[in-house]
Amino acid sequence: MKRSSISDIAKRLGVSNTLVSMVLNGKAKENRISEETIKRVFEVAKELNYQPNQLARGLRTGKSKTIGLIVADISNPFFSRIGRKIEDEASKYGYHVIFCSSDENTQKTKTLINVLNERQVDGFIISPTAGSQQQIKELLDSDIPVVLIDRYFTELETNYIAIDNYTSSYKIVKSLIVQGYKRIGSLFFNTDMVHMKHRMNGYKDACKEAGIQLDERWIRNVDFENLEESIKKEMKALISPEIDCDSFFFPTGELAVKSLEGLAEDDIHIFNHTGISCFDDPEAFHFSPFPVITLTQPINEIGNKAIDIIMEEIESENEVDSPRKVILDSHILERRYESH
Amino acid sequence: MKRSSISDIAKRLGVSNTLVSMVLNGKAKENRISEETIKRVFEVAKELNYQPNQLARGLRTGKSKTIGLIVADISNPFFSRIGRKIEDEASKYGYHVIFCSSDENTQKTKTLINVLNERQVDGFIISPTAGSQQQIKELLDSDIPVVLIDRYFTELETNYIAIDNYTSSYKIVKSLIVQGYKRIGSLFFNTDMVHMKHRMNGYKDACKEAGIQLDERWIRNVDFENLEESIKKEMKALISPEIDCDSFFFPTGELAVKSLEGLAEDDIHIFNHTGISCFDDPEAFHFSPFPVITLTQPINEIGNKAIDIIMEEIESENEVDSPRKVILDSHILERRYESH
DNA sequence: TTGAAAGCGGTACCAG
DNA sequence: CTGGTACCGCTTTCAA
Repeated sequence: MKRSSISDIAKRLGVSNTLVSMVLNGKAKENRISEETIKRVFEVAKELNYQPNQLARGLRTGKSKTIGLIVADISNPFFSRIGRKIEDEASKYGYHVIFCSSDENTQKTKTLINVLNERQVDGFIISPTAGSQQQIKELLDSDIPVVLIDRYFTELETNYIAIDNYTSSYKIVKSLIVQGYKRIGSLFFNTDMVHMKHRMNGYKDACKEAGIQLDERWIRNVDFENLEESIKKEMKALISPEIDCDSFFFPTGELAVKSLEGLAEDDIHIFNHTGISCFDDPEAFHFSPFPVITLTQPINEIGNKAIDIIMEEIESENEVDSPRKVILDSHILERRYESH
Repeated sequence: MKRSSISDIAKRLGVSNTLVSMVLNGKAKENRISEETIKRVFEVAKELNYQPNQLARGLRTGKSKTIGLIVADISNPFFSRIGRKIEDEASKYGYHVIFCSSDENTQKTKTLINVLNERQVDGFIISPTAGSQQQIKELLDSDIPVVLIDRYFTELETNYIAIDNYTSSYKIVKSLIVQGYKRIGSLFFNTDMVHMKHRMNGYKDACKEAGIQLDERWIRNVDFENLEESIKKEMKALISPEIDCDSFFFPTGELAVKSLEGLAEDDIHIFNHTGISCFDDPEAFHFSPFPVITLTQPINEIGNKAIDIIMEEIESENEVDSPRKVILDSHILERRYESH
């Protein structure tokens, strides 16, 4: 069955394309088209199984009804869950989402922004990577709606949605300390993004304020490239007799999971009395035999807000007022699965 | 900075749109355009920051360079990992992916197929839902490339990629039995999809062949709606004194995780000697204190093959030969995290 | 070597 | 109540 177009319907009925277009777009009433004609248009449209061509419509109207989502990695549960929420919310507005993974790579982010632009997306939701503020700035300058999620740039006046990373991280580490841990090792991504810095500062301050003398060797950096290897190396340092940490703070769930898995691969297993804590609430710890302090983020709210803001901007003709900066709450969770 | 078009470039140079288009599409050589002109076109294109409008191009060429991916739920790790692979592979061909979640809902699937069609996607990769074979059939009839993943319809001649569900399930249950379990409870989604049936048959046959007298009460069905509640109810039946299962087989990782989490919510925790087994290899069991038998599926291969096949069909002009039916290997994994 | 013109499928504007 | 016409930005003959 070949695709039919508006003019197929028009020809069949001996009317103009204009009329058919108006009827199909619900503008029949305001143009006072006869009931009879309206009915016949719909009949023929159904009969020919008419489906509007969104490319054509988009070309004409300048709206693709598509939003571009760029995250570090869509297979990371944190992002895929946000992605799902965004998908659902966007669809309420008749929008669809193109998902892209940047792998925290600046060059890739640049390319992705470009190709999404070529596809005329009506807005961007981005979890930005270090070094990409120039790209983001160009987007802003071109007046296309942008919302950043999870991270943002302090130097850039943009919409963003995030949690209070400093406080969250402070709370997590504080909880560890309350439980009696005194030598808290940590792994950070080697990046300039402020969310990482904030998470690090929260960790440091929680230690300091508890009177814990921070040992610089407790703080290790890992690279995005060769992540697994890098993690293994640093974790082994942290548990070595010289450093001998009794607990860990991980600024992302991914780091936490990969760290413990990395050790397990080399048959190094965590002791039940080792303190583990991290951002996010990775599924991997839902049946953990050892206690883990996690931080649940308001995934649904992030997705919700992101679409709210982006839609507001897309649908408002006039220039955007001041950017919306949203900081959401996060919650500490103490996990431990007790099997018998 | 306003978007510039081909004609902006053409005007600036005092040449025709045709020429600019040809140069920009690398067809300069075959049309013997002068080096000088080529150079200037590129210069001006860069200067004006030209970005081709893919909607316009798509409208003209009939190719949107987009593929539609429909899965049950993109936030399910099994699907998000496949999605990521598909994204990566597609991008090698200059294609992008619109992700959609069907929630295993027939009506929603129908709608999604429609809107993706309106967006002129060049191909579909679908993990189909029960009751949607009519839709799939219509897609096939309209000669648009389709690849099914994870599941398929026996009555439909389509491309598909899946694993051998019967054998996989048989192997899993067999492993449980070898470990001495004798009363194996199970939870199945209440669906007509063959993959579920195959998984059920593998389970049944493994029991039978081991001389285990199957108790019909061991086999419970859960609904997609009210999944969590439904699971809780059935799990409680399975562990009740009357039925008293000593182990479980779950045909998906999601079911396994939700089952144990559901019980834990009501403070019912699994015994270390309870046998747990499931399809997929959910992260939730990576630090499980109790032993779990899981089944790793070849995620990357599934994504790879899906794109291979879809691209082959998209790029070949002529009618498709016979559908490609791919069955991939899966692997049993015995997990248990030993903490001290 | 290059250009003119048509057309992909819609929508918008202006007439009648 | 309805139609004509231009045009969104690009590709594709065909002609020069």
